[in-house]
Amino acid sequence: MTMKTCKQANVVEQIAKRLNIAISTVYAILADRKSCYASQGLKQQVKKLAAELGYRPNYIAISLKKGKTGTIGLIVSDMHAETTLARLEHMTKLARNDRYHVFFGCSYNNPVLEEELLEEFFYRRVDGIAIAPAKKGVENRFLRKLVEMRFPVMSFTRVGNTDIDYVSTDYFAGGYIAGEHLLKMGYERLGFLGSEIATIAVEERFEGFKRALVDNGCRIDDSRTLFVDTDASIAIEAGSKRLLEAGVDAVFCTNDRVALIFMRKAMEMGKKIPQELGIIGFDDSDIARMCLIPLTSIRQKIAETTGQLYAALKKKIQGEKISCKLRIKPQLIVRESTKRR
Amino acid sequence: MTMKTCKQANVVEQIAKRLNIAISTVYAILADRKSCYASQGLKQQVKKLAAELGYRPNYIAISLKKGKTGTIGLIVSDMHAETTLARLEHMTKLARNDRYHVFFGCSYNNPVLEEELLEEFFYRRVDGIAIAPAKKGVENRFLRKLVEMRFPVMSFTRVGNTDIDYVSTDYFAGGYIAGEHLLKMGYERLGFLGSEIATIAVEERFEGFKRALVDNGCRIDDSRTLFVDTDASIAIEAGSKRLLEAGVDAVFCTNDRVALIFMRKAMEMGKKIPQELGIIGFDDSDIARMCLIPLTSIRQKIAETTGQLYAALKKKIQGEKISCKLRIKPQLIVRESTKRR
DNA sequence: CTGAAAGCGCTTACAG
DNA sequence: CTGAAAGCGCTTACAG
Repeated sequence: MTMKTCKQANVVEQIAKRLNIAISTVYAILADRKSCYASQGLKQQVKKLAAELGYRPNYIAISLKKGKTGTIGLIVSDMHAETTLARLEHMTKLARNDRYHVFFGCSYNNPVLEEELLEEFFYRRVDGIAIAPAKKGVENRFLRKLVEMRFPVMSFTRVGNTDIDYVSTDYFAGGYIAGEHLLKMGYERLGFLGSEIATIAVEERFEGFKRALVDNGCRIDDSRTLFVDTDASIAIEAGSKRLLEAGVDAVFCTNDRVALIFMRKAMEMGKKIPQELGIIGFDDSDIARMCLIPLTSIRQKIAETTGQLYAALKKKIQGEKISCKLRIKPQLIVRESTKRR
Repeated sequence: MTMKTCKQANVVEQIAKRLNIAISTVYAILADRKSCYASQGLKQQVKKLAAELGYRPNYIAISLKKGKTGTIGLIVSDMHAETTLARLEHMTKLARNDRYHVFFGCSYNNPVLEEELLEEFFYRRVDGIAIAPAKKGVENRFLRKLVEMRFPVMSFTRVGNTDIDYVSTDYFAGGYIAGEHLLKMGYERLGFLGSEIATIAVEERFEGFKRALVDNGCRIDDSRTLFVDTDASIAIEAGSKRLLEAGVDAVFCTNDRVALIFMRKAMEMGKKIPQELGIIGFDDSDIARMCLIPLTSIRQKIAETTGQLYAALKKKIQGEKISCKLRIKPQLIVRESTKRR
């Protein structure tokens, strides 16, 4: 095949002219249309020429005609979240299997940016959107609009006051599992250290955690509950100190990074882990395995959630009128940091 | 604005009809064309109606007409490479600033998949492609073709026998810096532990490392050089053992993950780090800071490389006939694992 | 100063 | 059984 320039305009026209047939006949042959009754010879000639000229249908023209772009928008809320890379990877793979491609965007937990991205993707005519919503609080009106107009959208978490479909990790269950585990290990003065308070996923972890305590006849002391409103390590360190001074003997941290900062601070203050202090994280990231004292953590089943989410999104794109609210339980990974017994 | 369905067809036609003017006039007004001399009143009416009907130009139609899609394809070679997330993040941000959006794909170092992705992106009419090439060895014919036809492509590393433009980390310099540092710290029996041999980026690290030794009157013993042909930790562990048995007192590992596996093995075998054994990694990833003994590493300047790469790609897209082969020196980050002195 | 027309590259009925 | 025509939603010359 010869392609001299970036333009490959009129290839079909050229073929039609050379073979002295109509353009639409060329298209019919190239598309292997059943209702095309051209002779085998002609068909072969057309196909040969097309191959020689390096013909490929113009995807944009097809998109315009069909009203489908074969494109999915993926919006994440945080580049450095443990889940981001995995979700991106699985979405890309699954989509590509069905000849979709994915546009990528990150809202950085900024609702304004999130709304802009949503609009941009929508007006670029993506066929569907998968979104990990930004912090709650500010309502995303455009997201709601998309849901109302039944545009194919799926979320990785539920969204407060919107009837959006989702396939989410069951964060409540995650928190519950964490609380239960710490109690089983014999810890008594349990604490909670959270960042990114405004996130539903974090809120649910906390609720599940509290429930586990209540179900086991304990309750969490307010002085042992701390939500840091930022991701800055300094703030998390300061929070860690306050929790330790409040006399916790075990802490559930919203994610592994927070857990590690807490662990460092605790060791600095002379705490023995796991004997005097238990620590459990969330996400089961690389650092959980690699850090000073291997960290007990809660692992989200990203492959499964993303797979289910994609499946539902695909159905919606294909016009099925489904509704899908799914929660998938995460998994406890026990390591050194909580092995008191 | 009211948008009842996903379709918003004929909005312009509706406006034209209601106001009893020509469709092209509506377009002219909506596009604020200078050569449009409609009355202010009419202009306002049109714009008001458009806003009410929630009109947005169809990006696909514009793409088809203009022959530009406002789209960039990003192909990475390894989802778990330390560079991937950062490159994606910077590309997405930079592109969005210029109203581009990015399609994402990963070749998993598979040349066949890489070629497919390249073709898919090309035939989806992306305006340009940024690629982190897969392992060398198999030549990517389509990539070469793109380069030859002057399609806008930029690579994150140079590519063996192709005249492709790139903005790359200077891996040779990285290797050199690593070797020099270990020597300065007083280590003498230096070794090299590599994975992903077939990659240019790894090869260059090794060459730079060797050069540093030669320049300082040493040389590397073959028994202390090991290329593991896989990413499997078992293989890397086995390799680590062999290197240690060969009597190395310092090792340069191709990346931090390899370095950590090596570190674990060394500690298991009773080596004192950094007194008896120095370890230096590459990438300066999170785990380098968080691990048992903080790891000395070489940090790539991803923001800078991606920025320069994007700038060049943009120029190409805009039709400038530039050529751009750039290498950016990485940076030594000294931590505990090499502090012998 | 406006608006009818051609065209971007396809697909899909629909005449002949 | 083929091919001319209309149309997807825009833009860009070019008549009037």
